[in-house]
Amino acid sequence: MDDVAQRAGVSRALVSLALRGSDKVSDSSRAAVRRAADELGYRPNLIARHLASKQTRTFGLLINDLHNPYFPSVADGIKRAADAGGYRLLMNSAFLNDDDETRAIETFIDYRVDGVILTGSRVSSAMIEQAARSVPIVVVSRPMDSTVVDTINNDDFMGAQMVVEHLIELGHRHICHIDGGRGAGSAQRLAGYQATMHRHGFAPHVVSAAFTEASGALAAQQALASGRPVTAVFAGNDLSALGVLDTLDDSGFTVPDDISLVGYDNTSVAALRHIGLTTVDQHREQLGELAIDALIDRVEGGRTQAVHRVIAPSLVVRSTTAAPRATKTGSQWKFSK
Amino acid sequence: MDDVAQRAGVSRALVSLALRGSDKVSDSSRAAVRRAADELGYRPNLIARHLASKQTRTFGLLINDLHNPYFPSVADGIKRAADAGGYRLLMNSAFLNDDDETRAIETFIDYRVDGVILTGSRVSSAMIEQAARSVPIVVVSRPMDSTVVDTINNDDFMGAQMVVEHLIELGHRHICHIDGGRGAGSAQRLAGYQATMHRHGFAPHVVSAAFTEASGALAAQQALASGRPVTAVFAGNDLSALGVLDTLDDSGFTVPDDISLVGYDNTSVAALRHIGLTTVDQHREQLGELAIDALIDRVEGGRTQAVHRVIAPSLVVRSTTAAPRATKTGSQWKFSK
DNA sequence: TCAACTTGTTGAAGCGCTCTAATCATTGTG
DNA sequence: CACAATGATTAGAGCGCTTCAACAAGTTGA
Repeated sequence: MDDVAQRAGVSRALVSLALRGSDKVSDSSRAAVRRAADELGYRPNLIARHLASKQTRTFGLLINDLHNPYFPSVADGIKRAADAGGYRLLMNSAFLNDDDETRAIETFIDYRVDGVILTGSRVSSAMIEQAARSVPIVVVSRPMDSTVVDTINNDDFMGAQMVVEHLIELGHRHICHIDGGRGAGSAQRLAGYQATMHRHGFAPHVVSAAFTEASGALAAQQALASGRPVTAVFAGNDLSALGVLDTLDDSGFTVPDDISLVGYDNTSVAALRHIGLTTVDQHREQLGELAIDALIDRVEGGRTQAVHRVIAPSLVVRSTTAAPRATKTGSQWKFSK
Repeated sequence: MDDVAQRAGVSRALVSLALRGSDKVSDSSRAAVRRAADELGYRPNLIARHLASKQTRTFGLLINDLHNPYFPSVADGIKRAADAGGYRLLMNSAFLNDDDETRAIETFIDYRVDGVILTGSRVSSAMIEQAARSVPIVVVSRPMDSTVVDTINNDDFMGAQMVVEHLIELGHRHICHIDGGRGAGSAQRLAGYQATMHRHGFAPHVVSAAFTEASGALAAQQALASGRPVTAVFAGNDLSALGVLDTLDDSGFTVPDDISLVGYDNTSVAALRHIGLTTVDQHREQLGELAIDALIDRVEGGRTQAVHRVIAPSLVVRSTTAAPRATKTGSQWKFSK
């Protein structure tokens, strides 16, 4: 920096001002500084800059599981909004490990980022609230009833409701729900399913599982073995729906002719034409954008009260849902095979 | 830090030493410092530390496209090796945009990371070599003939060879290759395919495409429309194989009964049982580990000469490959629909 | 013409840490 | 018992930047 100042014939302070585009620098000195910097290939040291200015204009984005196709779209929205707001992004992954997640959050804090976005977080709320004392935090896709951290979620209750309404409209009444256990949003999805079934006077049929392919497959086996009639399955998320699909294949059921299938999340896998899963789109990019908005509102707008935003999802109908056989043929449904 | 020093009754310098685990600190003062730091909830400011120490023990990991299921496994390997070597990781994504990629690399440099790993990089070699003047860089899964940056790749030629040998062994001779265009490693895969076909005296049949589902689907249509017999398709990567699968479905062909299909990369989608794609595993975690090793070897071992490592891939046989109908029935193969 | 502003520029302090060299205790040696 | 050697501790400079108060030079208005 000294070299640049000398070459441009100005002071170090002016180099700093000129390079950051301050309006109290004359055009001539600005040009001189720019030229000198170019000639010397000078790039300001971000570390020193951040130390001196006490602000980084950087947000930390924590993606819990890189393998889960749910997150990239959220990240896209976050990236776009961060760009628009003039913030840099630093990412980290927790590699599905709670300790790693804690460490990643601490790293962000130690780097003094201006805000942190947690997506798919699994550590305890207490841990998150504790971290929120050092830096503004917004949690995406994990409902949390906190007064210190912001949350951005889709309306899982409504999404489940849309799924069930869709299936009922097609003529289904024996709709089985594969619950997502402690997966994010699964409690609300279950509640939405149950409420809608009740409202229509149908008996809920719930099998519990988790948000993975394997547990979906297992749950489907249980559902089939239960002896209860099933013409449609509403899986907790796309991954578990994929597992259900495997079991149905193996058991000789055709989708959607024998059994209809719906997932949740509208991941890229669901969209593959070979799969064509009917599912619920959470509008993940929008979730991401709202997360950045919330952060900027705290950092620049000075908001200190927590905000909890919930957006409406939408149903994406593909080729795994159709009217049940009973309706098509007019004959009585019969549990066979 | 001053507060901690005061509370522990020692100097600031000793706090620094104690917290970093220096062996020239007495057990008693170390304990005192630890306690004081705990009580005050003190966390060292990484920015200041890095500024003062001129080293960050952090590597930057650039993932070009978060949506591509290829990268997470590479990242897993990188993460594990970085942990083992005592290095922190900072990630960034280029969101498939060349400008973003350049900026992300610059961010890493400005943050003075000790090394950078580029996966799926798409910017020009010149740009990469230019950046390599500021920081050690290793490029994963992109063959580059450089004297300044290290590269880690799987042996695409060998992988393609294994695929073709597998298909020939099953009895195929009309094997069509969907080329990956300027996708990473595609040239070598094509070469491996052609060499192996020639060696066995079969005529190559190449249709060009890219590493996406859509272009794979289109290429498959062209292959079918060409009038040349096709009993097996070797797609440039898994994504394009998925596209081929769609086209085959649509055209009424059964996989693998009518046509066998092979991909490349062994992504998670290929492993889905509903898809069960035969493919080539690049051992991506190992690629990641080697990348970190290369970086550490430069940073700590002082190596300055570029290293180019190539590892052997392996074939993963699933349910999309089988003997061609002709072989099964003993009758002459006939192109039909 | 002179005080009162503007505008552009600068010197120096300071961000929170590390690191070198110097200092202070302690112990061992001839 | 002086002196070297060893171990533990500390003062203070410095990392590369920002920022703030101070200042010079030009402009304005009465």
